[in-house]
Amino acid sequence: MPKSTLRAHVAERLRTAILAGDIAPGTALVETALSQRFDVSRGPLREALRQLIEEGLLVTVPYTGTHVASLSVEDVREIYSLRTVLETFAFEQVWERRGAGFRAELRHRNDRLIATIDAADDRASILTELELHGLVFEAAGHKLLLRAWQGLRGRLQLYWAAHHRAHGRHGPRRDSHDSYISAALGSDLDAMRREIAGHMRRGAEQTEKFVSGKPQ
Amino acid sequence: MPKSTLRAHVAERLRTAILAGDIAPGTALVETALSQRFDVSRGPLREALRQLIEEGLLVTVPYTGTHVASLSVEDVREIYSLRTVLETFAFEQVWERRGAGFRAELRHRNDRLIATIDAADDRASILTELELHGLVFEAAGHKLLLRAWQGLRGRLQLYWAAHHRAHGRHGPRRDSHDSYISAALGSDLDAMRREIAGHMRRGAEQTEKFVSGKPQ
DNA sequence: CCATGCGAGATTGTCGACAATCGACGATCA
DNA sequence: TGATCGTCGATTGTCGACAATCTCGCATGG
Repeated sequence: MPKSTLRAHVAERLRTAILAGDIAPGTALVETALSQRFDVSRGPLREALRQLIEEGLLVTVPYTGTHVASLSVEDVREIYSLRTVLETFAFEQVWERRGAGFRAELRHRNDRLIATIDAADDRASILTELELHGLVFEAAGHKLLLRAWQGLRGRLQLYWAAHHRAHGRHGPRRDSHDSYISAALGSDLDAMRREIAGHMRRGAEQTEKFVSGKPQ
Repeated sequence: MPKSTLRAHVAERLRTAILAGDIAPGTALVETALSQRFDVSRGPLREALRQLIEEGLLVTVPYTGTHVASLSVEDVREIYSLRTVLETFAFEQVWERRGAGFRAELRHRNDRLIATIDAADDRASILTELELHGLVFEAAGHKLLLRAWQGLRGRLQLYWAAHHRAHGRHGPRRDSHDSYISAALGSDLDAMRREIAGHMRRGAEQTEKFVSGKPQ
């Protein structure tokens, strides 16, 4: 049951394979092999590769080859620092427009995150945590900002997935987003800014430690 | 004299054609026609199209067609608001690391901007102004941030080029960046933040006015 | 007269084959 | 012995042809 277009279908399957760890970071990808694996021609496959390159999951050098992106502490610092800036901006944009729908959806997504944590489904908890943080970007009504978030999201997912595979990720904890939620539901925008900064700093520290612990 | 790869060469030529106004915003693009125009096959052409889509210059809908992006006031607001956030962050990142090289390069790029303005070369003044604002992103040593800037840069250039074609753009003025430069060379980071906010607000107002004046 | 279904043409999506380029191995020479 | 150059295999880049899909105009019926 293919999707609307082959390149989208292939991109999704390849993305899933990378994030699941079926293809480790740093691995070289050969177009002919992939086209056989996914049973498509090299045309759509190449377009799918370009998309994943844009998402930051792959890196390529012309006439030479394509690799799955490698993990580095610089990347972690960049991802989290940019996340801090963008998510803060997103909350500033949405702050005065937070309605009952936004608050309900925020609680709902946090409940889903907690549910996946309780179920010890680390794989799903990555998705639900990304969904939770994604809400404010969707609610901001800012297409460019949402696009920027999606560009970060893939990279973030790559690191979290690797972290999870390495040693069960031992997190996030059940109450990890309680202060985030209450700040987002509250009326003190500056407290929200501080909450985001702290939340990101803790996340960056954890992820950094993991990456530097495994020297490639 | 082709570049390293055909798709890059085609992408550059097509980008230039769009920004020069040879192809107006909203125009439908036909792959076969373009492939003949640039004397390449549809394969590399399609990859070039994907790249310009990523840059925001084109929009596409599967099985239907590709258009040059249309101008809208929402886009202008989004571009400038995100610019404000990103450029502020860039200055925060680079602030303590500003050295003699940075200051000299800043002055140099402003001189080049003034030179193109004095020469009444509106086309080149767009490039030099983008170069000037791009410096802080290059100096920040933050690959993701630089990437985000490049994503904005193309869209910005699209609007400025259209503005320029519509009525000579009548700007920027010779002294338009004097306060920007002096703030960037000074020691008051908060003043720099205010300068950026004001600079962007003025730019957004001007561009918005132009876009809303021309309903598509 | 308007809505609806259908058919022709055009356009995008996909495929398999050929050409250009790169990296590595081994031969040759100082 | 070490370095340098040429050759070979593998891989990416490119091309032209075929299939799937959409749009638009027209006929048809209510």
